[in-house]
Amino acid sequence: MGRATIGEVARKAGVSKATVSRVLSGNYTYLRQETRRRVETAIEELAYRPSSVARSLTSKRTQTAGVMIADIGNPFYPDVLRGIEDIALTRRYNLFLCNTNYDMGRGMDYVHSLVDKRVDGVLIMTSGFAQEWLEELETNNVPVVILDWEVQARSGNVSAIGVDFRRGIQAAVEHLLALGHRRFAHVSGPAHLPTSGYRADAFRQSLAGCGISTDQILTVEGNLQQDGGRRALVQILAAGERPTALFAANDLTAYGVLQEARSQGISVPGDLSVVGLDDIWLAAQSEPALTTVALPRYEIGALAMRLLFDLLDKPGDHYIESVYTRVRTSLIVRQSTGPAPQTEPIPAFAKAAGG
Amino acid sequence: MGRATIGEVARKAGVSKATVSRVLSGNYTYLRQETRRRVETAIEELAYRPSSVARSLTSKRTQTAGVMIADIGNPFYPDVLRGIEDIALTRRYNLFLCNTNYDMGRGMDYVHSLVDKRVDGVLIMTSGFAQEWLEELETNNVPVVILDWEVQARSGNVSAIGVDFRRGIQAAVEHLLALGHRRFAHVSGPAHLPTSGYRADAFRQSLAGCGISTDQILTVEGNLQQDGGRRALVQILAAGERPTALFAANDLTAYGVLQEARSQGISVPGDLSVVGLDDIWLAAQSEPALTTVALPRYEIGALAMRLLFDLLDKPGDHYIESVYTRVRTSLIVRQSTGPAPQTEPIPAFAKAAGG
DNA sequence: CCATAAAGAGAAACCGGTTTCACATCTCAA
DNA sequence: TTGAGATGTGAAACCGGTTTCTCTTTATGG
Repeated sequence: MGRATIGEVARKAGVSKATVSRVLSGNYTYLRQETRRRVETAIEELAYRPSSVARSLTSKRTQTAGVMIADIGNPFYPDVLRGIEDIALTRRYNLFLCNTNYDMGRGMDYVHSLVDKRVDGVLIMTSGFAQEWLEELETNNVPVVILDWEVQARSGNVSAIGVDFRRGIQAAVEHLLALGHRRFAHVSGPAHLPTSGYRADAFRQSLAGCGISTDQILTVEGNLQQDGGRRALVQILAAGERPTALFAANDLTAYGVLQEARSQGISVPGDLSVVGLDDIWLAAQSEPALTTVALPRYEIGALAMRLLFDLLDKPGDHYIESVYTRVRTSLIVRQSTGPAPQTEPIPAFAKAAGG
Repeated sequence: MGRATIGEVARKAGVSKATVSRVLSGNYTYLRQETRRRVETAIEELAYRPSSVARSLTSKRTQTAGVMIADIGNPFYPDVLRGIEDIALTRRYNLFLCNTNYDMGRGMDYVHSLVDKRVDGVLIMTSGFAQEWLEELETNNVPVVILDWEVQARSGNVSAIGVDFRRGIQAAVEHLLALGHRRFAHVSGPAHLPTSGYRADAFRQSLAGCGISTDQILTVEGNLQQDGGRRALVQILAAGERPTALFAANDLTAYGVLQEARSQGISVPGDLSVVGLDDIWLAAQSEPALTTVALPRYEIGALAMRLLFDLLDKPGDHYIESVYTRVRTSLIVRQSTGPAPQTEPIPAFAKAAGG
C-alpha cells in the first residue's frame, strides 16, 4: 500500500532498475520499443511516481528554493510572491515559505533549515538585516538573491536587486513642486532599515536638486505601519511651521497620515498633500485615493527568481559573476495631492501644475 | 569546499559513520565522553550539517508540509498562514507554498509535486474544488487537512475543519432584526464554491428561524471581490423593493458595496445597513467601519497544522480516526449597521436595538 | 563465415545518512 | 581465573534513485 519503488516497477516489468530509470529520464537511446512499453505499463499500473528525495541525493538538486519574507501580512509581499512563484513553476521548482516575523533569530533558524534541506537557492526579500544569514548561506554555497540591500563582501553566489527609488521619488518631488509646495515633511521607515535611508535620501536629494534646502524638510520616524503614520502626523503638526506636502516611506504610513488628518480636520489635499510609496491595493481605495510611488512588485519577484535561476545555471562551482539589477519606480498621481495652500507656485514648475 | 559529509566527519574524528550518527542523534548511551568530544569538534571544525535529504530517505519523513491556498493576495490567508507556520515551527517543519491562483490544473500540478517531494502532509486551504487532488493524495497515503469542505469518502488520513458560520451569522441576523430591518439582501460568493452555499444558507435559515420568509431576501451572486460587490449593489437597487440591510459573503464584497453606495449617494447605515464576513484588516479601516462576522483566521491555521500533526502521530498506516472540527465565528459590530429607515422595529427585538 | 561494431540491458557502485548486528574490551562476581 | 553481562565501536546493509561499466545479442560488411 505504500508507494511503489523503482525496484518494484522493475520486477513487475521484468527488467532492471537501470532500465526503469532510463525510461523515466526519457533517455530512449538503446531502449527497445517493447521494453519501454513494458516499463511504462508497469509504471502505470503501480501508479508509480519516483521519489524526489532519492533523486536529490544523487543529483544534488532539490528543485526547491526558500523565500524569506518579513511578514506575509505586509501587502507588499503577495505580488512579489506571485512573481516568484510563476517563474519558479516554469521549472517545477517549489518554494519554502519563510516568514521571519521581523525576528532575526527566527530568520536564522529558517536559514539553517533551508541549508539542511539543501535548497538550491534562497531569495531574501525581507528588509531586515541579514548579514549573518548571508554568511551562513555563503559558507554552504547556497546561491542567494537579495532584495534592496547593500550586499557586503558579495561572493559569486549572491545577486542583488536594487530598487531605484530615485526615479519615482524624483517624479513625486517635481509633481509637488509644480503644485507650489515649498515646505515638506517626510515620515521615514525605522532608522535601522537600510531601505528607510534610501527612500529618505532620495527624497532629500531630489528636493535639493530642485533647490529646496534640507532645513525645509521635517523628518519624523515612522514604522512602515499605519499607526506610525498617525503618530508621525501628530508630531509634525506639533512642530512649528507646518509643511504643505508630506512624503511617507510607504502607503501604509501614508494611509495612517490620511486617517489622522481626517480626524484632526485637516483636508487632504486642501491643507496637506500626501504621497505614499508602494501602490498597494489600498492606495487606490483610500479616501482620497493616494498619490504614490509605485514599485513593480510582481516584476521584482519574477526578476528575483530569474536571477536565482541564472545563478544555478552558471557553470562551475567557483567564481561566478553576480548581478546587481535595478528596477524602476514610477509616480502614480491620484487625489491626495493638490496645489499648495497660500503659497506661490515655483515659477519653473508652474506650467505643469494646472492649478 | 562543498558541504562536508558524515564520512568526512568520521574520518576527521577517527571514528565510523555510525558513531557520528549516534552523536548526531543525541543517542549517547554506550558512547564514551571522549569519543563524543572528538566527533563534536570534528563537526564544529567542518561546519558540518547533516543532509535532510539523506535522512529523509531512510526516515521516510521530510519534515515538510504543503499548503495549498487559492490566492495569496486574498487578505484571508496571511493570518491563516501565520497560524500554520507558528505551529509548524514548533516541530521544525517547513512549508511549501502552493498558490493555485484558482486554477485547478495548477493545483493538481502542485499536488503531484508535493507527492513526489514526499511531503509529510498537505493542508488544503483553497476554497476551490479539490476532489481530484484529494484522491491523488489519498492514493499516495499523504495525510490531508482540508478547510471548510464537505469531504466525500473521507479516508482515515483526512481531517477537516468546518467553519461554523451559523453562529456568527445568526448573531448578525439578530442584530439586524433588533435594529428593525425586515427586507434583506445577500451578495453571495460564486455559486460553484460550497462555502458560498454555507454562508447563504446560514443567512437564510437564521432569518427563517426568526420568522422572516425567504421571499423577503434578495440574493445576488458576487465574486468575493470588491467589484462583484459594486455590481451586486447596482443590481439590487434596480430591483423593485429596496432592502434595508445587506449581508455580503465577505468583507471585500461588502467594501465594494460601501463604495458603490457612496458613489450612488446612498447613506450607510442611514439608508442601508451592511454586514460583511471575515473581519479583514480593511473592515476596521473602511468608512464607515464595517460590521462583520469574524473568522478566527490565525486559529484556523494553527488548528489545521495541529490536526495534521495529530494525523502524523497516529500509529499504524491503516485506518485512523479522522477528525472533523468546527471553529466558531462571531459578530463584530461597527458603524456600517444602524436602525432601519422608516420601518417599525420588530417588537421582540426592539429592546436590544437602542434606536 | 567470421570479425567487429552497434544496440540493448543488467550488475554494481554511489549519493549521505540510519540502523542492525557483530565484535572487542572492560568490570565484577563466583 | 574465568565467564557473563555491560559498555563502546565498527562493518555492512539499507533507503530509492542515477550512472558507469560490463556483458550479451544482433546487425553489418568483407
